[in-house]
This record gives sequence, structure tokens and C-alpha cells, in this order.
Amino acid sequence: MQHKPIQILIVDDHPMVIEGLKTLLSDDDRVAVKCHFMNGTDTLSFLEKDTVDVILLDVNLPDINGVEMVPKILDIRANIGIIGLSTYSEPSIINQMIKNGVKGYLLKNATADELVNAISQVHQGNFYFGSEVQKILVDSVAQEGNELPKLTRREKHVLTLIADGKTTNNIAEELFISPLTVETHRRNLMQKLEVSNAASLIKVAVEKKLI
Amino acid sequence: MQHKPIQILIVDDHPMVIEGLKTLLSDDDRVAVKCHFMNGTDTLSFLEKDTVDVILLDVNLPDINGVEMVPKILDIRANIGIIGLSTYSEPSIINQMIKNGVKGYLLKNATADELVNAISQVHQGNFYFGSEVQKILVDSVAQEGNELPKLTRREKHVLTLIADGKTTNNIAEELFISPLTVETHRRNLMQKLEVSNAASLIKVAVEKKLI
DNA sequence: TTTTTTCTACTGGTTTTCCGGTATATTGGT
DNA sequence: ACCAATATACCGGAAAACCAGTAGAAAAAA
Repeated sequence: MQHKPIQILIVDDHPMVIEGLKTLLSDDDRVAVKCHFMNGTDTLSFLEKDTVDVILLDVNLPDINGVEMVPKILDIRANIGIIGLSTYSEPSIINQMIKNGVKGYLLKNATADELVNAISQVHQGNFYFGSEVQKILVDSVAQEGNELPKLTRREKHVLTLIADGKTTNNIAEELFISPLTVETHRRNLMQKLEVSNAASLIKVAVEKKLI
Repeated sequence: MQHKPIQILIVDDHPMVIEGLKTLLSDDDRVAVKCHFMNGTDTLSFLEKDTVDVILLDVNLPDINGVEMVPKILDIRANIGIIGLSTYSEPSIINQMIKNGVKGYLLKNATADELVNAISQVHQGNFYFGSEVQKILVDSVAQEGNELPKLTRREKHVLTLIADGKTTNNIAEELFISPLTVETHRRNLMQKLEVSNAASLIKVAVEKKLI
């Protein structure tokens, strides 16, 4: 006996991607695209009234960030499976998405097979991640412990001022504190980020997106 | 009398985008998608034997960069209209593409209307750029003159070593030159990028994508 | 082949950063 | 009220960076 098709909701602001997904999924009768939305708010208000089994969620929406969408969706319908979709594989975003509760993640170069696979796996309560995405997950496990150190508010502030080319004295004047204090902050920053001068301090700060 | 439909070639490595484009264009009988390829080499070898009127060309291909594809295509078939396609609007890429000879550029959030419009305009020998893309073009004209200073090969090298936290002496050893020379390079770098210390040097270098 | 740019190198001096510590208010959370 | 984290501040000294100016080789462009 034939199962009832898995109801799909597509959220993506690119018409061509929406149409593409619909076409790719139309050949397979295990899935059925119920509807689509091109922004976050419409999606959420739809979910208040109606539901689906699996959501294909683009991370780059015009109104609400995809990462923020996930908990909002799960808040309304806890048992919807969410599959993240994006063009490029940015480790930080993928990690965030997974933390927030997506069950799958695909890049947009996924094939129809991968798509249907992901959907049915996620619908059964399993996880499914595309091969590139898996590679990223492995990498991020490998460098576990390399978590970015937490900087205090003051340190972040001083950091940006250093990046602006201000000297210790400049910064001290600007913050109405002693230059010696500023230096202490700078030294703590360098220690936390494991560097030995301001130049590489800025480099790793940019790399770790602290600026 | 009905015109012969404009023959289209799609080049994109995302199956869902290909299908989406085909679907979006299928409603309009002024255009006809002849075929598609998912990489640059296949595209070029096709063009050796056959041709089309307009190419929809993704800038992110697995093998050949989209920017480099443009002259290669025009080299084979000078009178094909090329429309660039990308997800995000990066000014430098768009400028490069235009320099290389694309007649249109769209972001992937384009609607079916925009697509068909762009295609027919380009086919008639005109230009067509999406609204976001136009904004970028205007911006890049507005800040003309703010061109990034040209760094010499040596300067770039020194710059990266500074970013790695190396001191003047370290760099001198590594390059087998006098520390005084390295310092001269550093000073020239700071002058060219209009900063007064290594920290902000790195910051602007990153901003201007020199690292 | 000239001319220009780039790479190299120096003198001499000032400023700033960096390092090893130490230490006390202040604030935030439980 | 208490403890941890944060922000504050200091000393003394070494190291490195920064500034202003000059200038000769080498390489690239005209």
C-alpha cells in the first residue's frame, strides 16, 4: 500500500530555486510540495494555522535570518523536520543551525535524489546532511576546544579601537581611563587570542569574526 | 507573425536552479531553453560545435571561474549574449564580469518577468541589469578614484607576514634581507593604505581583500 | 636605451608596544 | 552576603615599531 506523501513547505526568496525544488520533487510521489513562502513572517503565520511534515528552509531570507527562524518554527510546531538550505557552506552558520534544531542540511547543488533522501530521512526522525556539510561537521569536531574565547564588553570595545589604529593613549583618552588600564586590556586580548602583537591580534579577531 | 524563440543555454552547477530556470522560462514562448551544462568545460566544448542566442551563466562553477568563462565564450562565439547570474551581489565580481563582456547581470532572486526581459533585451543587443545590480554599478561609479592602491609583490608578501604576527626581524630573516628594508616596506604599506600602525594596516588590508 | 618602478639599505631619534609582575575597586550573579 | 568575573591601575625594563629623510642597485617598462 502506498503511503501518504510527505507534505513539504519550501521557504526561499529565489523564485528560480522554488520552481526548481518543485520540479525536482514533482517526479517523486513520496513527497508533495504543499506550498512555499518567500520570507519568514509569512511562513510563521502560515504555521500558526496549518502545518506540514518537512520544511526546506533557506538560510538567507529577506526579513528573518534562517538561523533565527528554526527555533521560531519549532516553537509553533515542535515536530516539523527542518532541512537547512544554502548556497555556500559556512561552518559557523551550519553549526548554529544544528544547535537550533535542524534535522538536515543541504547545499543548493544537491541532486533530486539527495533531496528526496534527506526529506524522507528527516521525516522518519533521522538526521541527513549532504556530503560537503558532513565534512564541515567533522572538521568542527576535530578542532573542538578551539572555541573562540569570550571577550568582555570592554575588551571588545578596546579591540575595535585598536583596529581603528588608535594608540593606547588615544584609547585611554576616549574611554576616560588610564593608559595603563588600556594596556592591560590589550594584553589580555592578546593572551586570550594567543598572539603576540596588535597586528595579528586584529587578523585573528577578523578571522573569528569578533570585529 | 510569431518570432522564432530565443535559444537559451543555462550554465549552473545547481540542479534546482537549472530546473527552476527551465520552469520559469517554459511559460514564455519567446524563449526556449536549448540545453544546460553544470560546468565550464562541457559548455565550451558544446559551443565549439553548436551555438545559442543567449547564455545564462552562473559565476560559481566547479571547474572554471565564471569571470574567466566570459572571454572564453566570446572567443568562440562573439555574438552570443551572456547574462551573469549569482546569488549575492559582490561589486568586484560584477565589475569584472562587465569588463569581460557580459551584457546583463541578475541576482538569483530575479522573477520570471525579469528573466525574460533580460534575455530579450540582451538578445536585441542591449544591456540589462537587475535593480540591485544597478545600485552596485552606481555605487562603484560614485566612489571612483577610491581605487585600492597597488601593492608590489614584495609588499604583499611582507603584508601577509606582518599579519601572521611576525616582527620586522623575523621577516628579515625569512626573506634574507635587512630588517631596515623590511621596515621600509612596512612604512610604504602604511603610507599606501593611509594608516599609522600595523594593527589598522591589517584591518584595512582585510577590508580591501588584500590578504 | 632611457626612464620609472621596485627593492634594497642606511642614520638617528622618538614613541609605542610588549612583558613580567602585582593589586584594588566594582559589578553581577547566586 | 559572598564569590567570581570584570575593570581598573601601577612599576620597570626590554623590544619593537614608527618617523623623516636619503640613496644606490636591480628589474621592469617605455
